[in-house]
Amino acid sequence: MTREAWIEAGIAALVEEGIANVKIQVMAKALAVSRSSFYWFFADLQDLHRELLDHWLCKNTSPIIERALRPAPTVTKAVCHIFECWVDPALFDPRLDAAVRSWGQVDAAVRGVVDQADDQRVDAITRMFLRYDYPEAEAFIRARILYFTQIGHFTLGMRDDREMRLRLLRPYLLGFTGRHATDDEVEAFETLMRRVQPDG
Amino acid sequence: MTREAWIEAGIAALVEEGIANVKIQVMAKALAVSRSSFYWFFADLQDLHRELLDHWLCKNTSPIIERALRPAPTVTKAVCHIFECWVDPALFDPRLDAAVRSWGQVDAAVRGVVDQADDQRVDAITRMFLRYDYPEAEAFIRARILYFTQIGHFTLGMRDDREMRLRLLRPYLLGFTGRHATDDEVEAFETLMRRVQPDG
DNA sequence: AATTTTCTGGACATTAATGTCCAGAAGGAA
DNA sequence: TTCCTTCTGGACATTAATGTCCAGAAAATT
Repeated sequence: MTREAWIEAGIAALVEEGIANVKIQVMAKALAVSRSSFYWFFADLQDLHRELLDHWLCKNTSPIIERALRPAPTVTKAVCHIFECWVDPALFDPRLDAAVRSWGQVDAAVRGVVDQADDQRVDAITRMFLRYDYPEAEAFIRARILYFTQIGHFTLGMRDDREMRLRLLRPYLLGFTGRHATDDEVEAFETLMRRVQPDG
Repeated sequence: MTREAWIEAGIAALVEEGIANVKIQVMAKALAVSRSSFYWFFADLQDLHRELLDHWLCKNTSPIIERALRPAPTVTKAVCHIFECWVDPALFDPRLDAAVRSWGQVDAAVRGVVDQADDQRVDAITRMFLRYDYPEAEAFIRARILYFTQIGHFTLGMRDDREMRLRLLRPYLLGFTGRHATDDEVEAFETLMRRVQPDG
């Protein structure tokens, strides 16, 4: 047993059962180990909770911000860069995001951390739109629409298949930016999707 | 004590603490009554859970669909009709919606009900766009963007004040429909907001 | 090989919750 | 008034969870 193994079990429980069901006794049974082991690595449940929130913060926010800052010749291409996060499980875990958000509804401290992360994400996307000369108010609202739509997408647990997503790519890009994407932008994204989601 | 009083207490607990913390013992203490009373009105916790889900279904989905169907001279005006739900607490309770969604992440049966309600809502909004001659694919994507943005908004717990919301109205309408709203549409909505949110 | 560190299991105490049973209060109907 | 229906409180049994303590196994270090 390691601290990391317990954290992993905690994340799995958080995603599948919600924070209220992240229970030492249950995880111990699943890991086929006694509860005492837990108390060797952690002071108490709260200690694990801190670790879970930390894991989420590291894993889920930085990739979005990094991709929002990435230079691109057109705004549609720049949005495609952000879209990478939504299709590549290595960059962003939607179920974890949703689970942490649910947790935030119940725990004020968690809520604070989530809010801060959201602000950072929207801010990075706003700056992305600003680079393509949208007026400030419009850039902000478009950033919100783009980000909120995506959060809504995950909150609603949408699980469109790859074909569906590819069909929706152009209209989404048009809706978000107000401009038409070029064929090679769409094709490049298609290629990327086939690479990160081999099974569709 | 009445069945209704217990249901109300259950809704309050659901919204504030999440489904896992809707506990008979806790509600009984809050209501200053013994647990036995609960078991007179309900068979068990599950019985109350059914009632909570039912309450949500009745209260939160019909107003959206009704307003999506309402005739309007322009698409921007039609979207304003839907917006009424997001600003009038009598029509839609965002925190309840979020709480039920969180519940759905943990309980497959609830998840099924929520998914069905979401489908109905998006479908009604799609038909709204179709009435203003958007091509089918575009109508569908615009419905999604509009609805998902709103769900994202609530999921993120955004609490913009009235001034902020009024400032964002025009750009949101433009982003969602691709068309400019008229002054009197915006003014009409402003009037409505002042009526339903007297305190800002 | 001896010793120290690291970790595990089992026993214990405690708390919070569920659900059942029943005596009986309180109020309306006969 | 008496009786019946509706509801409440208290006692009980049970379960699931937390956290503490400690003996000792197992592995690493000396």
